[in-house]
Amino acid sequence: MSDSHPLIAGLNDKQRQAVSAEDGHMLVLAGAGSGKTRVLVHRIAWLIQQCHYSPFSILAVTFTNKAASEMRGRVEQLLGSSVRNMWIGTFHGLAHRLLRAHYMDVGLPQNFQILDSDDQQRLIKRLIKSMNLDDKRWPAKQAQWYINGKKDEGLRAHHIETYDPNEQTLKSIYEAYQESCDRAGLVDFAELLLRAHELLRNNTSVREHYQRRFRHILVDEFQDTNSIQYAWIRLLSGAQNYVTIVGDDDQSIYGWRGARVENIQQFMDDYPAVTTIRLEQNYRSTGTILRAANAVIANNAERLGKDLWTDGNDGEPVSLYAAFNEMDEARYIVGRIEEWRDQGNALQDVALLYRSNAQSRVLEEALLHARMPYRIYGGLRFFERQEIKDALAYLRILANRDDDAALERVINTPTRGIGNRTLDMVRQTARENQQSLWQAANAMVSQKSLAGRARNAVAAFIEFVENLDNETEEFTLGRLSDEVIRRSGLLAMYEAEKGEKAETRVENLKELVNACQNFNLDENEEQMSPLNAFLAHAALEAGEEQADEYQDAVQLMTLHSAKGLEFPLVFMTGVEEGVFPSQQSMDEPGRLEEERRLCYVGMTRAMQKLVLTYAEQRRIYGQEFFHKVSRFVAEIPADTLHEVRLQTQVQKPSSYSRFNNAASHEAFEQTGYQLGQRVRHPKFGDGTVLNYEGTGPQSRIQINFDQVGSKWLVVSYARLEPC
DNA sequence: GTTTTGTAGATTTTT
DNA sequence: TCTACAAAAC
Repeated sequence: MSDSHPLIAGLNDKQRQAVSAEDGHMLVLAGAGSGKTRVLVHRIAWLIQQCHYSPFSILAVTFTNKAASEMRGRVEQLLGSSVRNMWIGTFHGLAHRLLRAHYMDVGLPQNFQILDSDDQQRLIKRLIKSMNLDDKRWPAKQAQWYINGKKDEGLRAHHIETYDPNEQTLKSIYEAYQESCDRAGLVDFAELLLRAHELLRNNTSVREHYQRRFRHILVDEFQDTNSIQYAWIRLLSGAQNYVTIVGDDDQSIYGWRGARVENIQQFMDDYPAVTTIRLEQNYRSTGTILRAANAVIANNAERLGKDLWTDGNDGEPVSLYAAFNEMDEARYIVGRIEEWRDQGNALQDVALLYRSNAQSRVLEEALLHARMPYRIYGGLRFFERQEIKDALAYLRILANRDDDAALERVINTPTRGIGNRTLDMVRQTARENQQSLWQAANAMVSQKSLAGRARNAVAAFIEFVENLDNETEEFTLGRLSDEVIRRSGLLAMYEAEKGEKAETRVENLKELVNACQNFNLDENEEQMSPLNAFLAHAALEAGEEQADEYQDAVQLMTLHSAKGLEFPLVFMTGVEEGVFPSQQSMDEPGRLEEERRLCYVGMTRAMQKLVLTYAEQRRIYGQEFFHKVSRFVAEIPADTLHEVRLQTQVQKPSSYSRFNNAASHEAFEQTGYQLGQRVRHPKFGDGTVLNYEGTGPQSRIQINFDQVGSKWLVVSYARLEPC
């Protein structure tokens, strides 16, 4: 094969090896910023163009819809032709496709609907109540976690054998939940995977069909696969096809939700003659940033081993700022961003990363104060909004009357006199007769087992749904949704509400009609009804968050959501023991290593400049904490780190000081100490001045010692010296 | 049916 | 400290 082929020109040796490899199983260990997506895309194009595989015979799996659509787009761009018949999508999307195609084989109704995690939680909550369990002792969240965890491991309720009474209860909730879903024709996210797995496992002809079809299977972000996803890939790969997995064990940050890094090792054990290729040349960050990040991740014990390098510049050292408190931290960051902007740089090139969402607030306040536009990732997405879910619930009932989750949601929204008492009676009847709520309600109306007023209300609802269905039979999706939000009274209900929030809700409902109008069926969805396809789309691709993407704004997000992105200037905030690494992960070595990988992910987001910040004092949930600087900072080589100590006097926030007037401040200064100053104590060692109380020789001073934590000392007794 | 009051609980997230 | 959600009062 010639090196001059356009598909491998401009690639480095390793990338070229991966792209042009002979048929076989392959593991690509792709470090951060090593051109992983590029390799994947070129590999697919190579297989099609050079090896003459039909797009039809290729399966590419990703974790997010965004990654999937980007990959398809880039492959098409490279080939200059459409690859519509190539299967490329998320695990869930592909599983869904299998289930739609083989719904009879897996015992699902043709119009089955997808339950998102919000729907799932509501359903579980209701079930717990109906089982007469104490919902304080059995929180729906916990049960949901349990059920999904089991499904991710490939376990049905009947597979679980337990003598732990606690788990027995959870198991019984699992059973009841599954029964309820099956009756209503509902499939949750984990169920998509589990059922598709069972389909392939139990049905030889279906399995062999797909094994014959997919000659090449490529899986992205393999370190994030869980047990069922791995088992899935195993089933799809037979004697005549080849699996390529791409991933980075150092970027595995989703172990807490069932991802198994071990799957990479497992892959090497399970598949014969795996070619391993390491992509270690980094095209993103400066040499200094890479050196710092490499040093941090080197502290993890279980690694496949990889060292990033670059032939680019060293760049500036990593900055470390020790803030006085979280407000000071935010102020410092805003100051640095102003500097950056004044040098003619764009705000959208700046990312503020934090460990937990709660940390964003102080940062937001500071940005707001400085009139600096910002954008937060990780909010509610379009199809997750309350008003949208209400409207979708009506559509779901039109598609499938037995969808209990949808019925519960809207039977009394807007209010139509079907209160909790009535609903409870319907629920009970449904349970007793093993029916759906809709069936039970119908039966109760005709048998007159409901009292007058309630019966009228329920009958009116049933009639409303049936009429709506009859009269909209021929409607397009757009007209149907418009009709639904009007005739259901949803639109009027939100229009009657006051406030900005209600206004956006009305707008969102109209936007939904818009989305319905513009919705086009994919080729593979042609056998589905447009309504079912749209509902599946809404559940599987919750849509973009609402934000003005075009405005030049600072980007705020958690470290987790930063994965896969890159920014010229990155701030990692709250780099403190107890915050990052988080308190909960500190006593378990495995979880601590995951935090370290998260740190590695954060650092490797930075292209030119990386700034770490921490606060000596931080208020969390109304409590003051004196955290030490994160252990990860100590793992960064000193020569790559530049420590910015407090140079100027910080304006002390009034809420922290009992004597915050200028005079007392001045008096304090005369003691010879400054807030934020570093001092040395003969017994306690080094620390930072945090606060003071009183004036004169009896004044006390608060110091956060590196070794022993925060202490109040009387200035005249404490033998402090500056250091 | 709506407003008020009380209380638990508060990493990380995609599908 | 704040928020969300559920029970209690109106």
